[in-house]
Amino acid sequence: MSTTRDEIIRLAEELVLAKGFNWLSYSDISQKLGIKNAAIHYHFPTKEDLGLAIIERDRTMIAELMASWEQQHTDAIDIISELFGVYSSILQGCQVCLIGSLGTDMLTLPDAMQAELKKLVNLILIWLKKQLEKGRANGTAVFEGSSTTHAMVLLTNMVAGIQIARLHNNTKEFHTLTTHALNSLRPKDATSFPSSSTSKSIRTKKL
Amino acid sequence: MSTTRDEIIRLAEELVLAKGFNWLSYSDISQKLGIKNAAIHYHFPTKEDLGLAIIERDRTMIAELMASWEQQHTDAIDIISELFGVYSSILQGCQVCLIGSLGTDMLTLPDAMQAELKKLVNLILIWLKKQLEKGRANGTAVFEGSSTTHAMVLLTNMVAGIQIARLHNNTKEFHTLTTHALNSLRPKDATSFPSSSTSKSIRTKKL
DNA sequence: TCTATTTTACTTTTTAGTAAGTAAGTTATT
DNA sequence: AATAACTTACTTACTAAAAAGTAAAATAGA
Repeated sequence: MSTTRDEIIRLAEELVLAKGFNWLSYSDISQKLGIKNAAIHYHFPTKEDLGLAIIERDRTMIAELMASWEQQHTDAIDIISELFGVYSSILQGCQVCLIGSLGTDMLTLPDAMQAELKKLVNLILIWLKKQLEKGRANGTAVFEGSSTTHAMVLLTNMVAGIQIARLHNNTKEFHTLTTHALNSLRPKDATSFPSSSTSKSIRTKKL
Repeated sequence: MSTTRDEIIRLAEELVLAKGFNWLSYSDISQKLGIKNAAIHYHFPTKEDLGLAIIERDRTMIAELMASWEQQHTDAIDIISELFGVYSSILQGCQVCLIGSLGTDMLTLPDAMQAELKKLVNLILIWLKKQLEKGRANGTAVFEGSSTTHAMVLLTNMVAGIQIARLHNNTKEFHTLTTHALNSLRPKDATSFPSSSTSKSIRTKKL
């Protein structure tokens, strides 16, 4: 139906990822979209409404991607690598992820937005945990400690990795970090459990 | 000398860590300090001046702490653990670290602030790298890959770990994460490879 | 026509920043 | 020692711009 509504959310998210929710203004959006300020208020009476829509959109999109990745891959590293790829392309656009962006401003956000953000974080954490456990079960991932903790490790690598790499204006830094994270998950011996897919050798680009 | 100036920086940093630089306002500070808005402008003509003072203060304090830790410890894990402790106490105050806070808003910051922030990040990264290398040399730390990459791993654990743990209002989550990070650095008892993944030596309860 | 969508024109609040003034203290000159 | 000149550390009282939000009128599509 209303393409304006979708355009508003899309652009608003873009701006939030680039500059943060508190910097985002209705004027920013309306100018770039060639509409009036009040048109945004028609679709999203308050900024909170807009914020909620952004998080929900993000969650929906990520959930869809995750589901499709699970169908395409059996190797845990391949699956997790897809998520890293999403983060990598966000970084290409000189943005950070929604979790990092809103996480910083958390205390200034309305309760409903905080709750939505938690849901997004948990979606990713639980999904990562699941992939790690599946990988451990089918021999495509090796790690020490609990899957919950390791999921946190991977998430923090992404969330802060993207922030620091953007600061350094160095996408390679992020790539090195995620490659390292994946490599430490990789089963070391060639004599490990036979899996459906032959895992690639350790591809250490450059350190 | 001027205690007002120091109080302004101190409180401003507190507010930045809690709510972000763009949310911070002169009124916030002046009200809480019982002074007038213009008094802050006297010490810091522009918000950029204030922002720079905050980062510089942070960098000075961290650098001093780091130097003292290096004198107190020889074990790499003990030294790095001290830095984790600083982050842990920031989390106790329901704050995030300056890197995460300003990192998110990076594109909205004046160039000089971006440059100062980079210096802060590099100070920590280089220090971590140094401790890792010393640890590897004196046998108190074991890790795969380059020290540069591993320093990034530790930093991202801290920066995003504090953000996510605050979101979950769960300091234990941060503690578990950092404990895991330290444990994976710990040299395994000389008896080479344990064949089962259920070997002891992973302590997840207390530092 | 009826309804969804958008604009015009506005309000209120808050923002960073400024100009002018002042009281108290410091320094320099005699 | 006395006083004039100057500095420090503020306050009072403002400005201009931008923020989110609103009410009502106009427009467009079914």
